Amino acid sequence: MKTTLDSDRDLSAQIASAIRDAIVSGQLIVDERLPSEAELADTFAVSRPTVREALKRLAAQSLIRTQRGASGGAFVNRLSYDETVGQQITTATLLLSMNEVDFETACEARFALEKACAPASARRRSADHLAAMRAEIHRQSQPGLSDEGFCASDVAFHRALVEGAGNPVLGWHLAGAIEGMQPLMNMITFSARDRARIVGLHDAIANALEARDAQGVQTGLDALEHETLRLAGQVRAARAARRR
Amino acid sequence: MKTTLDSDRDLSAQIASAIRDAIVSGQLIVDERLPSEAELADTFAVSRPTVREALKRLAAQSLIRTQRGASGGAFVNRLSYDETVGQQITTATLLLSMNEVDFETACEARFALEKACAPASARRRSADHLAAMRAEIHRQSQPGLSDEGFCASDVAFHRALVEGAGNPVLGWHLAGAIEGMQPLMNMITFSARDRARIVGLHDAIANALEARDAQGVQTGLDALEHETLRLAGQVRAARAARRR
DNA sequence: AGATTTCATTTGTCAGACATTTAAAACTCT
DNA sequence: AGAGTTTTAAATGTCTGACAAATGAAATCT
Repeated sequence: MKTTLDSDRDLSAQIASAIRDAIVSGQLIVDERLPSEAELADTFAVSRPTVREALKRLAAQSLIRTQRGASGGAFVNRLSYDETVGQQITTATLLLSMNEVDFETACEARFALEKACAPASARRRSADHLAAMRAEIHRQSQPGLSDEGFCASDVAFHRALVEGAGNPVLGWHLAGAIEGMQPLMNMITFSARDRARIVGLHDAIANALEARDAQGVQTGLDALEHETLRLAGQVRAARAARRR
Repeated sequence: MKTTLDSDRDLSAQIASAIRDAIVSGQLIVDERLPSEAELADTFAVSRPTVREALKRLAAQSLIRTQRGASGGAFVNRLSYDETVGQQITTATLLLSMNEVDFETACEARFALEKACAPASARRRSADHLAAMRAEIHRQSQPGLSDEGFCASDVAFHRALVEGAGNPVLGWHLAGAIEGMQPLMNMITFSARDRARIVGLHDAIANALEARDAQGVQTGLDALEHETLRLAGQVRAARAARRR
């Protein structure tokens, strides 16, 4: 873990890097206790506040957790999917919103990744996953549902599809792809006819999944991608017209 | 950005959350300057070190950057793909290594996602991407190459395939999936015959990509996945035999 | 006017102190 | 001796105050 400090870069950043490397390379294993802040300050020859800033950087990435009191300290954290998926979504969301990614690019990525789940989900989806999807379809058919509610249900539907693949790694990657798109999706206002069309496609996908028909699921997702792009195009056209 | 502080959770964590929410929700826009540390300490009624710890948490996620000097301060950072892909890889790597994900699960996810890139890559790959892949194939054929070198070249090959899709969002998601697998791949020792087989499959994939044959690329990736699983099975069998 | 110096602002770092939490050790009473 | 209580020590969380270093802007000088 020891490295020479450059003194030109931020000390806390360098110390965080050194400890992070030790964790990634396996020199520090899960649940192992790091030296106390005072000891770290000694070994790196810096003050305790500087060490603390470094530790907070690591805590922000969920790499460590801290515990107060005797026999407390900083411990290497076992990264969990649930813990990291939030950061994943935050990052994905900001990447899309800050970099002016055109809707087509984001949409292509999102559906391409989701289609990648189709074969595994068709093979392994349980009755529960199917029921969850049917429930969301039912919610989406309610006339009084708000646009945000419709989008949230849409996300839940697709999350259920992905969960059906029974692969936590796949689920983790997809969470960012699907939820990160939500702000972009929220810019769309869905007419009753649009909603009916989408619900119909969701139904077709659920049916294909029930029949364990991977190809059918992918076809449904293709149609859904096409429909989404069409709606986005309408929004853009309306906006251009208003500007004129 | 103002919120009531609970005083039971870490103050710096709460302050970081408040600022993070302000960024995600768009109240703070890219390149906007945050109040100085002293001002933040005032508004949140905490000391400057506490504010600094909060800011370091945000810096660890690349949400802000800081600059010293007059008219310096903390600025909302425009998240770039290059900046965040490193964190993405670190997280993905640790998730796999810390959670004892079985090789099959990780492998399935990785190849499923990569297959998702095949259609776009077949359509849009440039001559440069193809040349990069050919170059890596050539490197992989060198007899003197070390196992790590072989793995690194393998990663570069697949990265080129993904980049060929010309979709930065897709590329960002795939980077974690592919590079995160590297530690698991490094546990495999490749015999000369194994390498020849893999290089042959790489060649087939490159040929399919040259012919813009998406189905051929997917078939090649399927075969590569099968081959990878076979090699991993050998390693596991050898390990079980040694333990006996 | 242009170059130089000074200055104010802001982050980076340090030292020392106190508060709070927590588990283990010491102690007391039955 | 054993169970419950109190004390204590170690660790993080927070605060105060200070100085160093960087940096842009204002003031000054040629």
